[in-house]
Amino acid sequence: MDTLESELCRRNFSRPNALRPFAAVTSCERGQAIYGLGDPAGAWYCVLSDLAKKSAVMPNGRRQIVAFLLPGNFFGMTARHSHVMVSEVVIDGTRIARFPRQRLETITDADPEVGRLIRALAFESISRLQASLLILGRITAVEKVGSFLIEMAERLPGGSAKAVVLPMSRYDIADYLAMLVETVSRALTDLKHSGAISFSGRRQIRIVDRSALEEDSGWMPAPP
Amino acid sequence: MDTLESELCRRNFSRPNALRPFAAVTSCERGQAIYGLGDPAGAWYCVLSDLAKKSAVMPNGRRQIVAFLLPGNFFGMTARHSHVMVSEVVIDGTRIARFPRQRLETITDADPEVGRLIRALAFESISRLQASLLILGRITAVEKVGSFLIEMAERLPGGSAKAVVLPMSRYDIADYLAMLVETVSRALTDLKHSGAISFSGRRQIRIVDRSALEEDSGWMPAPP
DNA sequence: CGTAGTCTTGAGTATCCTCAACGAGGGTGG
DNA sequence: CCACCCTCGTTGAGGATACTCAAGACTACG
Repeated sequence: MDTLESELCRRNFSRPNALRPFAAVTSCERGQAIYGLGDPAGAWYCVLSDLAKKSAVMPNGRRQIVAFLLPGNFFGMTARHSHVMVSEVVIDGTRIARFPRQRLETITDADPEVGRLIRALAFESISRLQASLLILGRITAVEKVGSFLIEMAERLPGGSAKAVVLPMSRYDIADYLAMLVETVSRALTDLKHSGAISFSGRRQIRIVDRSALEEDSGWMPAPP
Repeated sequence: MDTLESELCRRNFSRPNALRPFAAVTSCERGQAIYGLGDPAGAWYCVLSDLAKKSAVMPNGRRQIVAFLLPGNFFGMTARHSHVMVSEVVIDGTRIARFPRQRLETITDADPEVGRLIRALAFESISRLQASLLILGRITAVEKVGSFLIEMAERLPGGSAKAVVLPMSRYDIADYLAMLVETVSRALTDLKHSGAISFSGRRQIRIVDRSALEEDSGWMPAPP
């Protein structure tokens, strides 16, 4: 599914007539906020490299990550006037493209092609959120972490490769899966011991036995 | 947030020039499938009355409900050619409007107003999915069920009223919240005993102490 | 009135969260 | 260059929570 989005991203940025001229590209440092709670929703964004995350902060103080944003992913689109979520950069040097909403709306009204593009981007966003829901809907810790690894293997550049380099910390994974860091860690070592994966470094994971991993994860409706 | 969508729905169906002429309205019986796994994604839909649900069936056999679809909610929009999810009607007599995708796309290209509408609908869909993610991200059973009740109180017609008539079974709630029926039931009685809610029937719930309920739910970023 | 589906409650077990400690890696500053 | 600090990551022991299995009440419907 990301392949489509990546393609769209490539298309936009390779064609002279598309969204390219409206993009303001910034290189951001780790932890930098792209937009914060209550900020006016005046622009859309696209991750060009590395990683960003969108999260909600509960009154508890607990932080729930709603989406990991990879290269080619668009975000910040909303019907509201102000943001309810927070988006921040996870990796130093992550490049973000910013599209002023007004101008984009204007263009869209004039060019049906761009309209189709925007709709496709929104639908992709929906797909990703639904996938996240299915992952969070898993019961056990191993199932959650396992399906998370599979999702990342699919989404990360070099799609479905056996080697996965996780760009985020265990803490971020925990905030995404709604569990504790300790539980994430334990689930990963469980998966290692069961022979489904192996480590080549703390964040570099090799999927040794994909079908075993899918088995452990109670895997989901097939992506065609 | 649903208010917007409802308004859009009302707008569409009250104005002669909008999507109305393309809608084929059907009255469905409980359990009837609107579309199934692998069906070609050839149309968009809108719930006009009562309730439908969109769910994924895991290889386990376990069923995960991704969204409850209330009057005014659009669904079936996807970038794919075929559906990965299943949508079915929950209540006898639920009325569903069906919009052929092709025609809608054609109209959209011609009329920017309709394009804006479609985008707004997609964004609403994104909002609802994000809200679902935040609910599933809760830790304890009482938190999940509590925030579910609040969401329903907001979304159900008669918005934010103290009396909530749940249109779905405990089983459906369990499939939505990714927990067991027994646990849902226990959480509800816990909330009753704590004085946050009271029952006027198995499915009719009165929110006695809203702030207590929000407290129990570890409530979320405020809807403006 | 009987049956099927829904809903609740109980007892026991597995799982995950809480609290705590420790090791590894990456900067910084002496 | 090494000591130090900080974040990250892992592991352990104990307790709270939700799942498993089981049974019983309530409702709706034929």
